[in-house]
Amino acid sequence: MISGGQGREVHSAAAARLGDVGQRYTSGRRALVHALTMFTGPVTVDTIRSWQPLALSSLYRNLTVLEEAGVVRRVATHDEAPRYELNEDLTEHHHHLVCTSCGLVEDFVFPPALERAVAKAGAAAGRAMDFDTAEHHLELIGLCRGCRAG
Amino acid sequence: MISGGQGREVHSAAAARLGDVGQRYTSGRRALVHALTMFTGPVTVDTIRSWQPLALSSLYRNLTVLEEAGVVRRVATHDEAPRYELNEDLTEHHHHLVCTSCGLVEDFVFPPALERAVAKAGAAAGRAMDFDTAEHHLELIGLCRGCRAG
DNA sequence: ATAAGAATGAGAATCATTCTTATTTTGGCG
DNA sequence: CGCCAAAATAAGAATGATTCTCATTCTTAT
Repeated sequence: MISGGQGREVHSAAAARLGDVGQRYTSGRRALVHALTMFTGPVTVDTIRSWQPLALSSLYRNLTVLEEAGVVRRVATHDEAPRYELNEDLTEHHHHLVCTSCGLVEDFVFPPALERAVAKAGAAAGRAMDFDTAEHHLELIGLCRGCRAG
Repeated sequence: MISGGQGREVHSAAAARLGDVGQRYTSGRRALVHALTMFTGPVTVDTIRSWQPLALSSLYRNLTVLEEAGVVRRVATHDEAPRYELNEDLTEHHHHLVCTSCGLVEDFVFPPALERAVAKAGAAAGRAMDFDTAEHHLELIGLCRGCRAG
């Protein structure tokens, strides 16, 4: 993981990874990556667009390019539209809260001890199923504060 | 959870739940539910259709109806097409393995002690985020046996 | 049996995503 | 500098999965 996660390192890492796959880190792509650092959870194409008014075709193309370069990750949460976030190794390993009422998707991190336990259990479960576990993602489904109150 | 999960109980529960929302348990819907009991993981519309050649419009409509009745659950795994499975309380609480190479999605269950630990951790993490956690789902990403060998 | 209300299926409509193509930008080089 | 070649952009067309429409068929209750 890139230290800090919010600063210049993200951009230089993005530039390097794009370079590795023969792509340029243009101002449009930089703006897109910057937009992704602004959110506390994975966001939809529409949300990105409301922040960075790019042409739709460019947005989709660049999300694909950045995904192939390992800069962003596409997340299929809940049953909504696909969402995008910066790759975990540019930010931090985390999981997602999903509010069933308003559709909010928010990042959270487990305490390290717990995280280790989950990773270990996942590896063990994988072994039992003859599956080679590389990573894991947890989703907590429930009600966010606002929806509980309302 | 309905005991056993594979037998007649699933159908009577499905009928009851449809009844609760003013829907009938027709032969087509029964066939659809039956098809879903045949698989060991959530399946795509295409897979279902290869087993039960229904009209596309009926298939989509019935999946929606069954989802609203709480009989099936729509699962957004990976970044592929949406998949459908029987609701956990008709079968068993489980998680998913996702093969990054062939796209296979397979159910697995944690040993009870581990499952309790994850549930507890999830509730605690939710509390810390001011979130009311109702359920959780874990996804293990990696390589299935066949893809590791090939 | 029969009528009223639902469910079905074929095909049309919709809409997010992807593709095409002309234009603009980028970066290297004389 | 100022051009060239390669790559990125953006507008709109094409695609394709999902949803909608509506005429027909099936259910259920009387």
